[in-house]
Amino acid sequence: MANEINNFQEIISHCKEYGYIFQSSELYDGLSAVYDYGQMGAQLKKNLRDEWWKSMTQMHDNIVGIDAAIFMHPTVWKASGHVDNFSDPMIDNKDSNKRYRVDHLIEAHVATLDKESGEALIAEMDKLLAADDLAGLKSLIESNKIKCGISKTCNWTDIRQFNLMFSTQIGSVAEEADTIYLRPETAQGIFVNFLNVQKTGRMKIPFGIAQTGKAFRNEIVARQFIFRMREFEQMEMQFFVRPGTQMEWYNYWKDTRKKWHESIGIPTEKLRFHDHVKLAHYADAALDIEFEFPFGWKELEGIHSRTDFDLSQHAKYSKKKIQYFDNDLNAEGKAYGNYTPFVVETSVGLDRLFLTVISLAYQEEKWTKEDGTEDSRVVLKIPAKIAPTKLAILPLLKKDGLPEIATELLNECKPHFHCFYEEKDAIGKRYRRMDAIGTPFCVTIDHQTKEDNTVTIRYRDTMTQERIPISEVKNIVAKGCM
RNA sequence: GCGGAAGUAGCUCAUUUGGUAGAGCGAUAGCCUUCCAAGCUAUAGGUGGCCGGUUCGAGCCCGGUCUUCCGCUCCA
Repeated sequence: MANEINNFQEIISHCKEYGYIFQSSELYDGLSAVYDYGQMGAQLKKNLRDEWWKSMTQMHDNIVGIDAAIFMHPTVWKASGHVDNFSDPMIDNKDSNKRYRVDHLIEAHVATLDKESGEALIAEMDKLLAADDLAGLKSLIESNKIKCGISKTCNWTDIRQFNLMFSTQIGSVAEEADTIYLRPETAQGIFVNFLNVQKTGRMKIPFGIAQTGKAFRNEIVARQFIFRMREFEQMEMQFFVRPGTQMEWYNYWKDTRKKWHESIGIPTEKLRFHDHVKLAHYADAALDIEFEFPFGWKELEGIHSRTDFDLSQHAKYSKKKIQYFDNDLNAEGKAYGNYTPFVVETSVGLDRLFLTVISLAYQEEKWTKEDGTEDSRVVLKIPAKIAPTKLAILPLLKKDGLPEIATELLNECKPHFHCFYEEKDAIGKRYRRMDAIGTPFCVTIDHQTKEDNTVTIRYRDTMTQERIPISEVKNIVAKGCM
């Protein structure tokens, strides 16, 4: 395990050194738990997003994609339950480090009092809670000498509002502005557009709506590099089904999503399902697809059977009817008719997927050369189809007309996939640099190229090379990246 | 958020008890030409994380702060 932690440190360093991930605002000492993707990382992330998007929208006739805004009407988050469930004032005891919800702490104390003084205290608390008077609540706790159940002391921290949602104001004049939230999940953008998409796309159940985009959570503790960030990107698909069929689809997506992860090179033994024992208020079944990260098994994707909770809640809060008329015939030969569809959700963290791919790809290799000396390299074995750069074009020397031939090949290839051109330094050094950023193919132009139009292609994973006609390069690389 | 540790060039690290910073690698330019990082020459780079204090003088001592790591805690 210690070894794996060290390895994780090296992965983080490597990501910075080769332009995959930088800490946000590093120039100003950084911003905690926020990261930027660099020139290589942005491309890898885009490739992962594109693969997912294609697998959902292009490969399924009954799934369409949308791109909802980050800002949404404030009532959306009341309907979804986010406002009520995640805005509790919390207080910590400094001696036991135990954290309490303020209302729970006071209510527990009230239980020890007689009826009259208990009710008075509750009334006082409710007044302060309604006024968001955190300092007042703290002095209420202190004046009543409410103690921590573990340390038995009154050594409390200040009370903090513990809301996972970021808020801001819409409109340029603060006083007139309404508070709105940065979405803590992308799913609600799909639910509120259910009718729009279903009607304009003439979608028939079962069908899905897919979306990728940023979400924001004000995590108290955010750690483990890009695993838990305050700003992150989700790739979600909500699949709308006939009530009663949700478990069938839940199992379908469970298998389908695991296979997809395997299709981008994640070994099956590094993936596992973890069924939720305690279900969230909206779910009747839920599981995580976990990946064995360098710091242990952690959630990569969530698959939830969300019942009709979300659509029903939005129907209730918006006072609009959100239903689907199903013309299909049931066993008795009658149409299924009007109902609120059930939802099976697949939700994968793009940043987590990125971390998965990078931690699998990162390898340090050592071997003994023919002359007996030791050699080593650091290589990112990113599967070719998602690698940020597909092909490096390297003239062996930067003279004798070799760069000219190389440039011609570059111009032929770059409309089709991402290429990198380099003529500086010894060829071995250039190969190692390409290994470090994960380029799967290198092609070297040498003097023989001028004679017979062949080049050397060198494969990243095996370090083997072979001679191929220069006219074949484009097709071989394109095929290798499918 | 609590406790512990750390922060010197892009990276890895030096700088004996306080006397105003060095190396290797890397990078850039040129030379060389050689299919797996290690040939030659030159150049660039640090207000020692930041702010303040003690001192004649602080990278070094003290306080605060930011960031990172480890352990708790939290994670709809």
